Amino acid sequence: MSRPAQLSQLELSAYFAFTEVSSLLRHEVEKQLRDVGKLSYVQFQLLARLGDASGGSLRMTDLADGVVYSRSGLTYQAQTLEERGLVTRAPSPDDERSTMVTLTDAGRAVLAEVFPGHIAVVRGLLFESLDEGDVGVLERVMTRVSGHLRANPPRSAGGRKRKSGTSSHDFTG
Amino acid sequence: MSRPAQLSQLELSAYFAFTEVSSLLRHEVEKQLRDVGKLSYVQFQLLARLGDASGGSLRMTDLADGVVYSRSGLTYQAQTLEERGLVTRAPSPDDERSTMVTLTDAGRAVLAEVFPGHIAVVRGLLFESLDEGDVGVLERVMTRVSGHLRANPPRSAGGRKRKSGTSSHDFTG
DNA sequence: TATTGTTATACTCTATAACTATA
DNA sequence: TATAGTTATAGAGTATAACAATA
Repeated sequence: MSRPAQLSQLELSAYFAFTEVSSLLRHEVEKQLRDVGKLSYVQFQLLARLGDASGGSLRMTDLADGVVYSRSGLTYQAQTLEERGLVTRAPSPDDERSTMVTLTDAGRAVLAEVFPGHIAVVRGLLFESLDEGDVGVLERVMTRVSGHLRANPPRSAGGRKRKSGTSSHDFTG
Repeated sequence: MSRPAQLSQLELSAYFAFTEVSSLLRHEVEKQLRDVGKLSYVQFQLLARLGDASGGSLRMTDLADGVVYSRSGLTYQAQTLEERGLVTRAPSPDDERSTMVTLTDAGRAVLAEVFPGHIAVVRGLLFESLDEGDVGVLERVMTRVSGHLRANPPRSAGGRKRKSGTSSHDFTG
């Protein structure tokens, strides 16, 4: 009850500019991914995550992370990517319940095709108008916010329905 | 050809943090809008835009702006909102081709219901971890970027298919 | 001819619930 | 019983192209 219910002029202005930039950036990134690699943004994130993983493999649940918010949604995307030959799926040797998703060479190739244009979009839209000081400031502020978000997982603006578990991911629940 | 093809470590870090924050913020905002007002994010933006317009009215094309990227998409949303009684549609007296979309009292009521929680989400996720200096810096940087985006309308990372017209909006074209 | 908007249609994506199988 | 994942299904949203009407 300590904080004002309204946002200050400065906060409002920051929020509007932030959403405008993020919407436009997202839209242009999606277009580039679709045009160059026939990938949706979610698919790109999944492939990129696999690309960063050791051996290009992850369990379904670990692959989901912040990218997808329902189990079935991930299954759908994994199927799509598998049909295109960009990933394979196989039961995990460790835990027969788990499915390991693995990036194929074709998957890596698509990632490689898509990266340069992706970076070009980000540079042209986000960084082109900023000097190095601005970038540093932006990095510091965004990193602080994201750290705060990780530390305080959103209670969905309400504050119920929390499990006590520690497991890596319960998707949405 | 003057700029490097890669992003610096600092830029990468800023970009990752930025997308993480914007994705999470977007997701939580969408959830709040859905739970409280049964609105999608796009619908909320359309209503909010009408709320800011004089008389609560806008032509379809002017309503679209950065919110929707295809004519048919806007028609679909306007229909949905009209069926729920949140807006009305009527031919413009000035130009018989145009449709004026007008916010109803019910539409304003839904906006009023949704605003406080919306602000609470934005505060809790975006501003809670920032001091006033951070907010000022964020505002300055985001405003600069958005100004740059407005001045240099994205060529969709390619550079073709541009009309010469000045008209307010050709949607995507 | 250009502009404004709608319609028809197809497709992508997401979420919920019921289900199977393993731990 | 809890966890991992799939399937069935339904619904929301988007885009393209063809269309009608007005400027």
